[in-house]
Amino acid sequence: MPKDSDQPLQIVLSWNAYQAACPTRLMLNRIADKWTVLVLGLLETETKRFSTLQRQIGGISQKMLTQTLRGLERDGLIARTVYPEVPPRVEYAITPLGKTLVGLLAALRVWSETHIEEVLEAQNRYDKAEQQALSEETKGVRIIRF
Amino acid sequence: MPKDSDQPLQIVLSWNAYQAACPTRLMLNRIADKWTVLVLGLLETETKRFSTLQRQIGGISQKMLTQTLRGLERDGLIARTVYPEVPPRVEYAITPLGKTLVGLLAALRVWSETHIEEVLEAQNRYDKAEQQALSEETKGVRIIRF
DNA sequence: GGTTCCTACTTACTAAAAGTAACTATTGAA
DNA sequence: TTCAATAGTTACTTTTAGTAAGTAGGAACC
Repeated sequence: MPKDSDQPLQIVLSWNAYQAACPTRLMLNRIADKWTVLVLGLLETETKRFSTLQRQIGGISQKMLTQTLRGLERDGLIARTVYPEVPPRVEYAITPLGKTLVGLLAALRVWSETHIEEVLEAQNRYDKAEQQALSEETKGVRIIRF
Repeated sequence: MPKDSDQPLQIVLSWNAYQAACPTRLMLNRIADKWTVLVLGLLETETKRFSTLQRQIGGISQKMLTQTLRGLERDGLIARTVYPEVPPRVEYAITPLGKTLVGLLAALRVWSETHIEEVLEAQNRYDKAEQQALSEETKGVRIIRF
């Protein structure tokens, strides 16, 4: 049963992401994140350097990679090791906690890759219908959505 | 094998979220979203009205709920049905495509709820270490991260 | 017959986050 | 002396999220 260390006596029966103040809400925000999914996916099997990660994740900027890695480190999902060499070498490794999550995130990636065509078709249908509704409207027909 | 309907001849061997231009990247952004996780979780078993969803998701604004629902409808993950009554009634139902995703998202929610304490402890450790590093710095000790 | 209530939204505005591009530090090698 | 390499920062712009108030069409109340 979770406890709360803040001042006012507050008994938390269980964590629930549907509660606005619940810290799991913030957590969802962090783990359900595009860059997190991609970074953790790469660290699943082996430790990697900053530059390697950046090369393997198409289109991530240094700033966003740094930010994502810092967040994951803070949450205890990855570990950062600095080798004081020149040029510098920094290695990122997944932690045991991170390993409990990486499978779920990989499943999301796979879902995206396997269902993307269905989704794109749905988007086309939706956009076409919306377009038609708009052109009807310009012809003087008033469309009410509810 | 996926095909691309855009003008320049382009052969896509397979979708890959690590490619910057891949549409699965956008998809990850959509499904890996706090509100999406919570909304789809509620629609898993039964259709719900707008106001019911808003009541059950603590802290979501009308604007964000509308936005999330529109996105999910466009992607073909939920279906919107309007009953032209007064006061208006609009029902949201999960689609077969949505059902293939909802389990994965529920797993994320459960992960957050079961591992949140471990994460909070890791954050405390990280923040304490950072605080110490900062106070050392003000004492005149230069800290170099790499 | 004016006011209030109901639902499911919009719209205008502000704050926060994401993205872009250029800059930094260190030092070994050309 | 300038360049290259790594792993970042920093300043700035754009996009997105969040807040709060307004809208529409009646139905019921006073």
